[in-house]
Amino acid sequence: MAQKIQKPRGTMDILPEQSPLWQFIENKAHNVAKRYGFSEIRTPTFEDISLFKRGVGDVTDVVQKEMYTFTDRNGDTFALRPEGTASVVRAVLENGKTSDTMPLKLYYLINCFRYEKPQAGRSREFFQFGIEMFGAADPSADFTVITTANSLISELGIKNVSLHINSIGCPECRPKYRAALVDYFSAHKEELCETCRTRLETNPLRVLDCKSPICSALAKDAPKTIDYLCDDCKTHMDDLKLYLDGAGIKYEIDTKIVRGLDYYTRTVFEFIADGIGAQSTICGGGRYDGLMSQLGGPALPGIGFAMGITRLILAMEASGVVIDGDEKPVIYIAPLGKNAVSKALSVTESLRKENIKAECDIMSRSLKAQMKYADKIGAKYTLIIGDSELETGRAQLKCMVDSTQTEVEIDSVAKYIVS
RNA sequence: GUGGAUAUAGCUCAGUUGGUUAGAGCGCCAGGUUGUGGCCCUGGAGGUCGUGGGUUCGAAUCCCAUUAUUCACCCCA
Repeated sequence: MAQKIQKPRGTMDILPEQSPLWQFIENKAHNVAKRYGFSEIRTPTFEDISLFKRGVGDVTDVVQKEMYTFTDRNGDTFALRPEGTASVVRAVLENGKTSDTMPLKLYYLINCFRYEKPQAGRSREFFQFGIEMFGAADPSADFTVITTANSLISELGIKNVSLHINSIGCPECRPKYRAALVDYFSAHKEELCETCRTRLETNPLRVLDCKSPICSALAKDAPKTIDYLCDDCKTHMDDLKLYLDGAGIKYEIDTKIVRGLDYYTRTVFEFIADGIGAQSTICGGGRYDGLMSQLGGPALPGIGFAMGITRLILAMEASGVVIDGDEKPVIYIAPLGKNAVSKALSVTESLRKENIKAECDIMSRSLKAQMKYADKIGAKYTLIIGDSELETGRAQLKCMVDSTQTEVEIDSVAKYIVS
């Protein structure tokens, strides 16, 4: 026997049993996004590698050690997309969408790739639903994006989630905050864990959400971003809170929310779910007012979020959400003998053309085996066609639910079945 | 990249202190008389016990390595 080939590590097969759940989520995502005024955009699975270096951030882990990169036959270097935002910004610029009526509201449902060690809620190929909004700098835009996420999450039946929001400031005020943070932690440098001592140099904001007991204790009394915001950033944050309060949306200010990607400014937020393991952020997003110009476009503000579909599934399972499987066949047609097969096939075909889910034997099974099969696939009716039925054109239609049989005209069987 | 746990049939798992041709349940296929499902009964297919070494007269079982799965760190959706 030939050797079996396994799927690549960190990828998954979505089997027929799981597929209805995925379709349910995807349908909801399309539905909610459109209702909130977003239109779908589809971009390539791979992009020029420099798009992510410039867009996501040259020094982020995502770009430095997690991208799937390759060089094609022409010698050009590409990367499988590790996230969605950079591609959308690129596509908006490249297609002149910056001249469209503002705001520009887009959404996407894509697969992404990161070379990571798999665990609960994290894989190498993963699936994201995300939205991006351009041109709206006002906090009411932040409100709109957050409520879009909030609606989808609740319409999926996910409970035990909480919304965490924070502001990480803008290029005006962030350096001041960063300096204050470095000052604070440097005073306690000896107590910090090893990785945090490095982070103090590279990305001090990250120390805030370190999980080691000592670091997180220190982080508690660390300077908070919201205390260092410039007037504009502070007003922005206050207005967003006002809007959320006004709509009765519950949230908590979480100064530890930092976001890992370089492009975020001002508002950042996460929806965090309980009981789904260590990777508990089911939705993460924020404002990125500098990204568009950083990628060579006009200085259009932007804001968006992304949700991990597999994490949504974990959260739905934790909330006890159950999705119906595929629809059962309405009728199974059982032919007996070669002549009957031809008739059964043509009847099945015409039923299907009438939009009725019909099945027919294609395994040359005995009648008994066919009945067992019809039962197993959950057919509501069976129609048995043998030689005598071919002659008279009439056959027994059996209801599998109550075992009743009625004689019907074969060619007009559609009239008798009630689905 | 670091650490822990796991690896026997399609699935869930047994497999005694190492001892003949490795088992069960479920699932799958076929039968239980002539044209009728669910329950029941019978039979069948399906495993080089993750892979490669080693110890031993003998390894699913003990040792080493390796790969995969999984959970956590890291990072992030």
